[in-house]
Amino acid sequence: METEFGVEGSHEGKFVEGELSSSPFSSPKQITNPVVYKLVRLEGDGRLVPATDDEVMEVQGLLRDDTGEMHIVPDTSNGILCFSNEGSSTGVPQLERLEGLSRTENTDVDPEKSSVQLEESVPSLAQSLGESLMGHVGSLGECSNPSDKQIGGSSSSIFISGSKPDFSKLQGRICLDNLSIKELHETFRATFGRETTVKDKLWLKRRIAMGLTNSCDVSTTTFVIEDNKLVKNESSDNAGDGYVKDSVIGDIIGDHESLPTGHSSQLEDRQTVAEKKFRDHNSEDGNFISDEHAMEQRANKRVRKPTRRYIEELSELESKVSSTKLITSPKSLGLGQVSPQSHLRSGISASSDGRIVVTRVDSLGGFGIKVPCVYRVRRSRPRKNYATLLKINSGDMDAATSMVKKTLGAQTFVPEVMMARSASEQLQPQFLGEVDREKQLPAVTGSRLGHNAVPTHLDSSIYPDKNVVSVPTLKGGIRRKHHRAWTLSEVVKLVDGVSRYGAGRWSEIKRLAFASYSYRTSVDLKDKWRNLLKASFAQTPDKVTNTRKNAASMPIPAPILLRVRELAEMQVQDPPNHGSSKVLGTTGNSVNERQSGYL
DNA sequence: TTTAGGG
DNA sequence: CCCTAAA
Repeated sequence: METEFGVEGSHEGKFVEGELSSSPFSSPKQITNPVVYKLVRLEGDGRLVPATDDEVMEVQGLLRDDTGEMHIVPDTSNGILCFSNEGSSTGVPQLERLEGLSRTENTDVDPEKSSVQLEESVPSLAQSLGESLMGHVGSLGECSNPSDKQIGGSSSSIFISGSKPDFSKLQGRICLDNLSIKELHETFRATFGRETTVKDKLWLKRRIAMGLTNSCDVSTTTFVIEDNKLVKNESSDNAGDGYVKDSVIGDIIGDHESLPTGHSSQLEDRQTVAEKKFRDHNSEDGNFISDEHAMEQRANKRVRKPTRRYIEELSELESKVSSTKLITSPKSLGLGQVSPQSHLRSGISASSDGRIVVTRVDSLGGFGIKVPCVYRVRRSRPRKNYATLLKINSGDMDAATSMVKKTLGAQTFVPEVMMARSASEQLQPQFLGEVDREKQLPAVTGSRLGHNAVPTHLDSSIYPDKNVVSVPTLKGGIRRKHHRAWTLSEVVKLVDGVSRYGAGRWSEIKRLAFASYSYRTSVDLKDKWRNLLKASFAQTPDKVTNTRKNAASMPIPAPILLRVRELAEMQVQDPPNHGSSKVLGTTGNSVNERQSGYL
């Protein structure tokens, strides 16, 4: 049985979801006092039961805090976790770790491994539940109403609900109909562990009834609850047939949004899922009045997600900034809003589908926003019309910069779950870059680099991280030039790949020999090979004539070029016989002679 | 999607 | 390196 965790924060009886869930919609607030959580597990049948000691301990372990800013003290006697973050500079607890928590121990150890484990271990049911959970808790997923999702089955979930309910309010038979608003409020608090300011009696009663019965199916008109069951006087609820017990949990956790303009106090009015679900399915009765309506209005107002592109760009910028080399590019300095300081922290966690997601918290526009980021990965080919998107941008503004600026300006960011590929693949180039950089020189013999009239910084392409430049196009558009100088080892790999798989099998070579170089496409390989060919044939005929035109751009050792030429001749003579086999004749011998002779 | 070739 | 036919 798998377990998913959710968190609902309560601070002194009030919601503090802004801090606790790291919602992108919430402005960061300082937590100065310890926050107490109660862990509860959601049973498959919808009951909430206190977490066991082991579960508490487990959650504590999962919430381990790297920064030392949070102190998590378990009270194993009754499923309580106490958080305190004294000294935290951000006020945003590291609850991001809750994303994708499962019983996998090494959530943050080996990304690939745990990815697999998660993939395997999360059953579909728990997964769909987890999606809504993590979507809210982690502020990563869609905030859409998962009303079409179902829960049930056997998956159990652990929640941290910040309730210290006065259960005495809930003893015995409860007749909600007889209660005053105030009493209803108390009962509400006892039931949900939080306060409400909603004054609509019917609303309160329904919500409480739902809470106490763990069911959405409370569309009765009288509310008498006994033994966690609704005593129905009139079962007028065929309306209940329309909806299953939907993902109450997921929404309980975090179906909230504090819009940038929102007042934090309003957050208290946020409905729990059950509430919302209920309302959604009963809106026709028109019993929900202004208060609720207003809330719904707010809830419906959503901000747009940042595009993948945005996230990638941001990540690239950040990787520049945070790289140890600290190449102080004027471009990155021009970023303004995305200053290095805005980077608060980052971490790797698992998304609902078991993939590893790198997240970090950025204070964009003054809000604590967790932005999933992918370090220099491009999952597919570059967007073709990317240039047109940046048309507006001024001449010397870096494409990424302008993108970020525009995005920020429009306040259009909502995180989007990002899947990263194997982390090793992403990181490797950087490490390899370190190794290769020693001999790194522009290796493009026939390169026409200079003719673009892009000033010096283009020539500094020796530094791979600075190679993202935009080049004005003839038509006035902006073309992105992703120049990454070929290193010697890359060239060798390429030559090797060609000799092994044959020229033309670029995808094969890319896949097999260049698996770790995510930034070299098969087309790149082909182009490079073409250049190598040109170079080799230009050079070999007479060795001395080739008094290097420019030493900087001709780093390819002669032996390699020779080998290129041989390979080229080989390919020409015995290409993988397409149709009828041709007379091979003497070619084989000559090849062997050359091979032995030159190498 | 991949290859090949032009720009 | 980009773009685009063509396969």
